[in-house]
Amino acid sequence: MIVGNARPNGHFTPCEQCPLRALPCLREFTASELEFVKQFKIDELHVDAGASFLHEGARAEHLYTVLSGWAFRYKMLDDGRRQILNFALPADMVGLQGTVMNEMEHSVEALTPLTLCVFPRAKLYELYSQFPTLAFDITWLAAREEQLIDEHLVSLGRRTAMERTAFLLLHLFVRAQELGMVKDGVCQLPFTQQHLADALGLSLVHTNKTLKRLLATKAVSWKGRGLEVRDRAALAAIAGSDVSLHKPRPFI
Amino acid sequence: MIVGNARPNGHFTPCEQCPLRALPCLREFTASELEFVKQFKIDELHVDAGASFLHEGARAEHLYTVLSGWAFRYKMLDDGRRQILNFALPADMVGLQGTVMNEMEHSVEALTPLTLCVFPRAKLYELYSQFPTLAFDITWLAAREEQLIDEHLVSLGRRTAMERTAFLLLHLFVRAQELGMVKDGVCQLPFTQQHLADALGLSLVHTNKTLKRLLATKAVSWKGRGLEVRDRAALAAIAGSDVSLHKPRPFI
DNA sequence: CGGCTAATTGACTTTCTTCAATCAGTGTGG
DNA sequence: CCACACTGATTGAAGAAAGTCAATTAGCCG
Repeated sequence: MIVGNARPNGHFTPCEQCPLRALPCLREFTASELEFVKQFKIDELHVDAGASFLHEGARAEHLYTVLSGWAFRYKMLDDGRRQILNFALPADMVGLQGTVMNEMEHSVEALTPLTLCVFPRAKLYELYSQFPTLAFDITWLAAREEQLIDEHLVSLGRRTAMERTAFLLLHLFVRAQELGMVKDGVCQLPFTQQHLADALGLSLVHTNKTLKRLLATKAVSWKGRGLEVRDRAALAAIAGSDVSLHKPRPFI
Repeated sequence: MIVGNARPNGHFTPCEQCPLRALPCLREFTASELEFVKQFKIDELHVDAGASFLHEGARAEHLYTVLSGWAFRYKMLDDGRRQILNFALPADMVGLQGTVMNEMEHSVEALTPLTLCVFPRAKLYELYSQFPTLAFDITWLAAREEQLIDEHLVSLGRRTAMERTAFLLLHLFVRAQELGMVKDGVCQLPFTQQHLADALGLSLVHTNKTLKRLLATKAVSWKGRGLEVRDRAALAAIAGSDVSLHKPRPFI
C-alpha cells in the first residue's frame, strides 16, 4: 500500500475566491454561510497521486471536500482483492462516514495530485446548530452519493460486462462534463485499466477485452488517457440506460 | 408489478410509547426532541406484503421510518432485471433520497405487512433549523446506510457466490439480532430464494445451488423461513470476513 | 385432489478468471 | 543514442464460475 505524502498548506485560497463556486451545478451561498464556511475551512491538504489519505479502520478527525483532482473510495479484502466504490471529483465531499460514525470503513486514494479543503469534525456541531441549510446540504451530498452507489450496485449485480463498462465510462464523462473538465469533447481519465477493472468488479484481462469490444463500436474512444464520447446515444444504448443528472444543491 | 394496498391510519401509537425506543441500539431522546418528533410524525402507514409503496421516478412527499416488518429497496432495468439494493428493518429510515433530492431513484417494496411512521417533507426544514441533533441523526442514518451498501458492493464486485451468500445471511442475522428479532437462535427471513438471488446479483438457479452447498457446511441452517446461525465463526470464515456492527446513534 | 408457488436438479452454453506470454511506451544510465 | 528496466496494455488458451433451459419435486391451500 502506498501511503505517500499529504502536506498541509497553512495559507490557502479563501472561500470567497473558491473556483468551484462559479460552477453552475452548485448553489450560491448566502453571505453568512460564506462567512461561516470561511472559518470552518481550517486548511488545505495536498496529496500526491497514488497516495491514500484516509484509511479503513482509522478515526477521522476531519471532513474534506475535493478542490481539485481525482480520487477514489475503495475497500480491500484480506487477500488483496480490491473494490473501488466510487470516484471523487472536485466539489465532492470525502470522509463524512469517518466524521459521523467513529471509524472509516473504507479508504480513499488520490488518482492525481489532489487538493482538499479541510474541515474540523469538532466544528461540525456548530455547523448543524447554526446553519441548518448547510447541514441540509451535507445530507443532500450523502443522499446523492448513495444514489451513485446504488446505480453502481445495479451495474455489478445485474449488468453485463459490456453494459457496465459503457455505463461507467458514460457516468464519468458526464460528471467530468458537469465540472467543466471536458475540453474539446475529451476528458482526461487519470487511471489505468486496473482501476477500471477494480471499479467494474471484473478481472483485468476481461476488462481489457470488454473495453476493446466497446471501443470497436466507435461510440466512445479512449486513447492515451483521453476519453471521448463520440455518440452518447449509442453509448447509452449499449449501457442499457443513460446516466441521470442531479439538480444542483451544493456544499462548497 | 404489484402495487397493492397502502392504508393511512389516522390514529396511531404516540412516539412516547414507541416500542423501538427501548432498543439498546438506539439513543435516548431528550424531552424536547421527543416533543418535536411526536408532532413531526403525522401518520402511520400500513403496507401489505408484496406491495411497493415508493416508486422510482416518483416525487416523494414524505419521509418514513420502519416501525415493524421487513422491506427492501430495489432498482429495475428496462428488461426486467432487478437488483435489490438493501433490506430495511425496524428503525431504518426510508425515502430520504426522495425527500432530499426531488425524485426517488429506486423503489421500495414490503416483504411482510409493514408499518411505517410518516413524516412530512414540509417540516423537514423545521427539524433542521430547530433540532440540529435530530438533523445530525438523519445524516448519521444516511452515512450508515451508505456503509451497508459499500459492503454489499464489495460482495457483488469481489466476493465469490459462496462468500457473498454467507456474508448476506450473516449480515441479515446480525441485524435482526440487534433488533431482538431472533428467537431461540432463529430469525424468520420473510423472503424467497428469488429475493436472495436479486440481492446477491446471481441467477435463481445458481443461488439455489450455492445455498445448498452453504447449508451443507452446517454453519447455518435455513428451513422453511427460519434462519439459524449455528457457527458464526465458521460462517464468517466462509464469508471471508465478519460483519461489523455500528455504534448506536438513532432517529426514532 | 387439483392448482399454484417455491425449491431442486441435470444438461448445456456462455461469461469470466487465471495463467502465461508478448508487446508498447517511458524513463534512466552509460 | 541505445540497452535495460519497469509499468501498463494485449493476447491466446484452458479451466472455473455462473447463466439458461427444461423438467421435476415439495409444500401449501381451498
